[in-house]
Amino acid sequence: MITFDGFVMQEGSPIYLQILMYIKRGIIAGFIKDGDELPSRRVLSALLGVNPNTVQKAYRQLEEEGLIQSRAGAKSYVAITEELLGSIRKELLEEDAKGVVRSLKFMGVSKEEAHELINKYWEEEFFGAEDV
Amino acid sequence: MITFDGFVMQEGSPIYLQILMYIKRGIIAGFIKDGDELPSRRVLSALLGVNPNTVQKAYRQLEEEGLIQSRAGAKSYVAITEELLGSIRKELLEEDAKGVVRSLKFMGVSKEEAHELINKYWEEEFFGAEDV
DNA sequence: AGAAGTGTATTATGCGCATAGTACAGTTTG
DNA sequence: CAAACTGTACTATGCGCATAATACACTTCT
Repeated sequence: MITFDGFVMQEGSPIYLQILMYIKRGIIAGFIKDGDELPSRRVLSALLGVNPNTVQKAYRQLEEEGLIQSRAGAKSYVAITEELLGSIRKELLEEDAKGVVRSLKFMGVSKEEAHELINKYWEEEFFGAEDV
Repeated sequence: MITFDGFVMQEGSPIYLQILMYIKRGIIAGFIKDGDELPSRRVLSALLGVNPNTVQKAYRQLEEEGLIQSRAGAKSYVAITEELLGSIRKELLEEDAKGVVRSLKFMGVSKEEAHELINKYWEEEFFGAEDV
């Protein structure tokens, strides 16, 4: 059963996308593995304090992307191949890196200062073991 | 008169925020300066192909943050102090850097690989001199 | 003064996101 | 079998974003 210990609710981004990305990144990080059992729509919605339909929307899209598997009446499971994992990892890392590079270059930041910024925040930045 | 040559429309983010951030980052980059004349709501909305109310929403928030100045009937101008510019620059760089660090660390990427990613995309990434 | 442009405000419509509530069929388990 | 849980589907409401269409008062310029 995969957990949502490190999940922190952001504002400004759709909740169903946050849930989707949490699972995607969890798979990439390795703490969510192929075959792992997912919490049911009702359980997870209660855990996160959101509507079951919102969780369903995230799960549905994950299934459309081939990352999880659902059968009517039974529990849902992570179902992902090594090949798909690799392509998704590459896609997400590229998306993040390109985004910050685009933004920093646009603001006239040098490559050297960009590296300094990464170093500066690498140590002091946590990723939310707050609640839930 | 400030231009919108490098403006590229993203999907998934509110348009009024994209306009707001373009101007903010332009001020930080230095190609938008204190005293510069802003295009009118009607002109810019026609230029970007969006609704005048959407531009107004961006301009209104910029004024609330103390970056531009508007008088009913007259044109709007950039109005920003060196002090405010510095704090905004720091704020935006921190936001971008923290965001990518948080994301990469969560996915189990090492600091070394993070720097490699920055280097990889620093050269090949442009920031949209497409249209408009 | 008069025309043109500008900032500002209002009402109405449509769409996506999120909510609440309900319902039904399939599975798992005791 | 029967209860409990699960996935799935549907209707309805509210909010934010974006749109269209006006309207009015103020300024700038000829």
